[in-house]
Amino acid sequence: MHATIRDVAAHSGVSIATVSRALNTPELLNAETLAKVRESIEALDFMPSARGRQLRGVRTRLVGVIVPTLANPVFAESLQGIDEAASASDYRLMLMTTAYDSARERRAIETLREQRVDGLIATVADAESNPLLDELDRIHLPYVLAHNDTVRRAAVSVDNRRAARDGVFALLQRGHKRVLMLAGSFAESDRARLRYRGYENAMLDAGLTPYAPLEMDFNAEELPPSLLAHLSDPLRRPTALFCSNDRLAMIVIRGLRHAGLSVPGDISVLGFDGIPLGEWLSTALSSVATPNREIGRHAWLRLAKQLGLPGDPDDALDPIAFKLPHSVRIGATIASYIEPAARMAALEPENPA
Amino acid sequence: MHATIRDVAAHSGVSIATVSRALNTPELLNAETLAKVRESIEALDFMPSARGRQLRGVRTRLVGVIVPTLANPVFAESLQGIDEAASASDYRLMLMTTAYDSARERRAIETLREQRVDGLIATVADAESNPLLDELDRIHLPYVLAHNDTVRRAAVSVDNRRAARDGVFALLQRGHKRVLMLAGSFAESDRARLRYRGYENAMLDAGLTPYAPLEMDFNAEELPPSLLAHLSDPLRRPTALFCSNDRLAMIVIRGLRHAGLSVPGDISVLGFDGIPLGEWLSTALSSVATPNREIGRHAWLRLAKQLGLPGDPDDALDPIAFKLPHSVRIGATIASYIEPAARMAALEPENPA
DNA sequence: CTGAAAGCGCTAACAG
DNA sequence: CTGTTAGCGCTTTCAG
Repeated sequence: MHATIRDVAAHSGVSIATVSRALNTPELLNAETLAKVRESIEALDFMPSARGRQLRGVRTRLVGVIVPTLANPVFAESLQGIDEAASASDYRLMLMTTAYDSARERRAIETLREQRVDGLIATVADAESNPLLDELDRIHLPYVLAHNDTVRRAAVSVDNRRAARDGVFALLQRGHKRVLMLAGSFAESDRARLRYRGYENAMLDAGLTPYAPLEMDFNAEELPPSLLAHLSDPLRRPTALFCSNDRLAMIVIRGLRHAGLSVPGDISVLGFDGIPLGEWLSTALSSVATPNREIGRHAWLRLAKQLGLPGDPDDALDPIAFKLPHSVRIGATIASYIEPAARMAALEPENPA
Repeated sequence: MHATIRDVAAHSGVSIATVSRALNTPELLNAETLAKVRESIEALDFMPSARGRQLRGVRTRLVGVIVPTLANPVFAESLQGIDEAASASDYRLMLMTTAYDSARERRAIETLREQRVDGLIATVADAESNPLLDELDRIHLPYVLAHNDTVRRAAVSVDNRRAARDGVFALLQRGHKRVLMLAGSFAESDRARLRYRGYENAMLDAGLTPYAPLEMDFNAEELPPSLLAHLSDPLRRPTALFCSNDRLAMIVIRGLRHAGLSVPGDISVLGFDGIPLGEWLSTALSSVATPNREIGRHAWLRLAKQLGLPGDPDDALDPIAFKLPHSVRIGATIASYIEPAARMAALEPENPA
């Protein structure tokens, strides 16, 4: 099948050691010998096998990457960040997806261990009490979690609670008082739970009573009755909705408009994730933006440090968990709240400046 | 570092051959021996090394995947499709991105060859005359192109020309005659060129004169002057725009609205790619949808066939290039063209039913 | 049913 | 400067 180092040696009439040196330390070779060997390499289409090589050394220069899905742009971006950073250190990625399924997480880790990856970057369903991760600790396989928001393990994420709190605060600052939080499924992600806590914090800090979170189906065409019920009374309905992610926010905006409500005229909407497409909507989506690519990049940097790679000297401090800054992106889906009375007045024909 | 088969053998007092059998052909072992060995495996956290194993056999059960970027949802979806299908056959993915750069393409292929991947799935900048691919042919490394639309090599894609033609035809069917095509950059992709040819075909078939394509910057905040010039005269401007991809379409819609034009009231817009988010816009994006996940899946299936894997018996035929069906998704960004006269009439106060 | 031993492709002493 | 040789972790005859 493939030419081996032995074939090249035979072809050029030298020993395999010389061929190996031609590959790894060409400066140690006689120019003529080197040329001769290189010719044979060309002629035979020889390409040294990383397998054979890695069998000796400890390092494989392979990183395992485990993400739930690539359908979510958040993870695609993050993977992009990992890829860019790891490539720069001449590391290769081995990708596995899990669909948030713990059986698949287990298989992914097994596979990656068999492949002798030097380390792992993973986004898991449950970061806190996770036997799989405990096992990684036990066998000393370096890993870094990405997006998982925990202090118990090496992780890179935003501070989801604070990010959500800041986002909701931006709504409250604009005069909103009745802010409702919508979430996909809390079961799926610890992150959604942390975001709800952030929402609670912001409401309580402002002396307001948080609503219970409203879980809704991600793929529904229509807004769920539970939400519609909330919206029926124009004078008491929420004036702003905080959605636990951008996809949900887009679905909700569409549903609200179908229901005859204007965004942000009648109701403001804030998402979470800051997916790039959101900015390109005709009504730019307001969102708590997370630096996904940076999360990926930093996950790699932390792993690289665990692996003892050179690395930038400027990332000195090394807390176990690593929080990257989020930002609240105010687009066009948020308006300041106007008291109904003032709103009426504004509609009067002659309104004094 | 890691426990090896020898450690396990020593720990359980058997030979390494027996441990190997415990792993691969447990049915050949005495139950007690097997149990003993398994205990040792547990105790030592032993995980067989794919490297050692693959050194002997020919197959690595590794596929290399080369895509330009994951920032484009088209490729993220396609990768998802490859991943799902390859995982099902117990193959692992090794991912490399190239940013459409041919030097990176070269390095990616080298790396993957060194890793002894059994085959390659790639999306390249230039599929027709590509020395890298010629070399793959020469060394008999099985590969399948994904998204590249060529008949010269094994490829899975939609028929970009026909897909574009069908999309434009849908516009013409709705009465549009002045249809302009917008593209990101033709240099970047052979696909964009094929789409323009499809646009030309549709126009010529309808007895209309195609406009020259208008290339525009992808990241601009504002519409380019060249486009604005086209839009200045309400009576002669294009009534529909065909954008070579969805991202462009979203940017354009936003720009049009900023410029005071209504979509689809004043002007219709059609995109290409059918990214899922497009359907969730408040004005659902019309688009020529390509089955990206399926493209990934079929790319794997074709590769699997080249690799001699069992595979579904129902994909009998085997043309080199493989075209998957596209579909024209009519959203809310397309309206039927109304003659200016009729339009005036419709605005009259008393309009007979 | 189990063990001994050869060998997969390569690197790294160690000699020469 | 170059060749010889001993493994790296595993599978696979071939004997027993």
